[in-house]
Amino acid sequence: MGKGSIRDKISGEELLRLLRDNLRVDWREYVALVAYETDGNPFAVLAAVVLSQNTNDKNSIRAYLKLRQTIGVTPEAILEASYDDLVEAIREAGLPRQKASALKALAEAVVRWGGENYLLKAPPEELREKLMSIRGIGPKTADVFLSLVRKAPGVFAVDTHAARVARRWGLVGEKAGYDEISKALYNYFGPGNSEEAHRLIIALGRTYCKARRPRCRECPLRSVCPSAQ
DNA sequence: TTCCGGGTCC
DNA sequence: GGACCCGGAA
Repeated sequence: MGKGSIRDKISGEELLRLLRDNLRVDWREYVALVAYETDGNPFAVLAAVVLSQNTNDKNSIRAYLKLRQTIGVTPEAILEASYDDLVEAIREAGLPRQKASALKALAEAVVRWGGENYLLKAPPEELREKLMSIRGIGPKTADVFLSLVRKAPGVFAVDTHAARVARRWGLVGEKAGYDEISKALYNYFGPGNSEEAHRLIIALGRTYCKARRPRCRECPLRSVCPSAQ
């Protein structure tokens, strides 16, 4: 099965260019960016990323907008709302009880940390650790925030697309865990490229490198990908 | 009616 | 490896 790595065919920089030239990223489709652009406050972005967990963007954007309209997306508003109202507001995102609890815990933590300013000022590594200590926030959610809002160096958020694509590119083995995949992608694309590369990989994963029945024959990377058929 | 997409915790 | 969940497509 040793299929080799895409690294042997093309540099990360060249691959980035190839992706950029062949895929269109619709930024409005990403709930984190919707939150970033419409509200801009760091808590709202984090809340939006929580809503997007295990949920397609259509559902998470709808849930975000409803939350925004019925309760509000600030730590104070989330803490003030009843659990049941919160669940109702975010229902369309799926896993609403789990996410309502996560939002409550996040709001509580942000208040304990002295407010949203901490999210903007804390050293990224310390913040990552603290975010991940909140039940309902894992590495992906923390890393999306750190790279999108904090532009933290050394971060590459790994969602289901990034993990699958990294495996198919031969950058990591089949059993690689989150941190290993994240490091491999970061090192390959290089500093400063995580955000763009991540968006493009998501677009690639949706359009060509799909979980089932990948469309290798039409894929713009077919000549360099070790998994192309 | 079943299937799909999509992270975190246990 | 199972539990948690929805809307929409097949």
